[in-house]
Amino acid sequence: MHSFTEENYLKTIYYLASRQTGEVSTNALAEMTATKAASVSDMLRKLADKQLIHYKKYQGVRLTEEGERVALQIIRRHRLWEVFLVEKLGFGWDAVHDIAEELEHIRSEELVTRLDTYLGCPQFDPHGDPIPTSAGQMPQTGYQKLSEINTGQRVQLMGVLEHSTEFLQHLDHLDLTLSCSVTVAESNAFDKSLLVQLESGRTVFVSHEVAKNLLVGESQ
Amino acid sequence: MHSFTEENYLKTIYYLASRQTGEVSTNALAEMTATKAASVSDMLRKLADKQLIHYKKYQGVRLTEEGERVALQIIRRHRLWEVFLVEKLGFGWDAVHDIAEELEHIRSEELVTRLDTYLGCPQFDPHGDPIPTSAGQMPQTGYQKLSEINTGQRVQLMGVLEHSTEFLQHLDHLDLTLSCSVTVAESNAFDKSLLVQLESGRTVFVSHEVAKNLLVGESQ
DNA sequence: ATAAAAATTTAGACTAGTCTAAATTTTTAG
DNA sequence: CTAAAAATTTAGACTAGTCTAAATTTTTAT
Repeated sequence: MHSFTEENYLKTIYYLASRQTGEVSTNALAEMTATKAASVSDMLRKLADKQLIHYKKYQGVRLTEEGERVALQIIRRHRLWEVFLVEKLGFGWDAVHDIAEELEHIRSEELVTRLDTYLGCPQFDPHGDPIPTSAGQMPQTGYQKLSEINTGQRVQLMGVLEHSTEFLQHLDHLDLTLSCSVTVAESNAFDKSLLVQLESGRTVFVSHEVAKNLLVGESQ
Repeated sequence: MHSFTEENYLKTIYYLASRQTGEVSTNALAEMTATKAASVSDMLRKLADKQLIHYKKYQGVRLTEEGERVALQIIRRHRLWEVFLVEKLGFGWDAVHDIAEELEHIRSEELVTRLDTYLGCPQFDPHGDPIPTSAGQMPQTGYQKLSEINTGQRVQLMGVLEHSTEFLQHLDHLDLTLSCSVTVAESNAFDKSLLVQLESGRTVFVSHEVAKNLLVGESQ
């Protein structure tokens, strides 16, 4: 088996690789894992020895097939536990990340299988992130960022790209909940901020920073 | 907070102290935690520095009030998770110990509170062990060992003192399930084995080794 | 094209928790 | 009561993961 720490590195490499092209850099990993570049270098050598990553010194890293398999397993566990925490225990979607971060490392295949069944084999977690299949596939979603939607278009809020408590509470505050329909009423050319209309008719102001982190799909 | 390892030592000290009088020995701890006496000595010094145990060299240990508080918290979590695994996920009572051993270290007060509520504030875990209260009290049960029951007496199976998969599967095999009523039909003076009658009328042979590990209460 | 800046790796050290082997203390048996 | 046995602690070493500081490689800007 892999250590808690190794699992976290693999998960983080997967995450960073998914939002860019090419190899993941040592510095990016250091920042995400809140460690120093020197520590990351050490760990990359270890992961490469175990054939979990492709690594050439100074050239960044990329997961091997096995590394990706492990990463997706951890992400699957994380997202299933988040569903449990929100759906069954009644936690808010802004309060589950850190707890799931611990639960994802519990070592039991059987536990994951039973949890999945118990939750009704959910496809998405409480933040709209797709849950990797037990076979190790990451379901693809064709969502766009709200920041890329034209004025006048009506879309449905399907996910978020930022999972911090602060961001999610801000969305709660704006009444922007997952699967709600919104229409882009106005777009401000200067700061790219948006005015969006909710189903209730109420309009809310959405900064570009926020809009960049909202994923939307075709309405209904 | 306390480390995973510290929590395990405190839990183990509590466990050993509860089945004996006086201080817990270094060797006993080494055996229970599957480490060596030298490692235990090191850790005891650390726990004593943190005021979690009373420790005089060569004289064994005893939990401080704070140490007992922490131990009971871990035991509470362990037992609540066991209820979850059996009641909600459908695990057998013989398969949950090791998983709960990991889940008990998840750090979130809120999680424990919500889990407890979700499970209906259970008083006992799937093995009949009482669940410590959120206030840190271990409920007392007046159970006796089946090995101490007189011939002819009818009692109800309330708990087990041994939690290994093998032992629990043996009980399943004998049809001895928690809360079933049994009557001690015969007691063998030579090896202290018992013949007990189940509600179905069927009688099963129970060795002294097994009877010592079964807790029973007044019938019905 | 090359020097400065930025990124990365190496070297050496630290902590938590473990180990073996040796030293010390306590217990026990005669 | 004392010598041997048993239990415990100390000493010194190891691993995983981290750190700082220094060295090296790559990138960038002129």
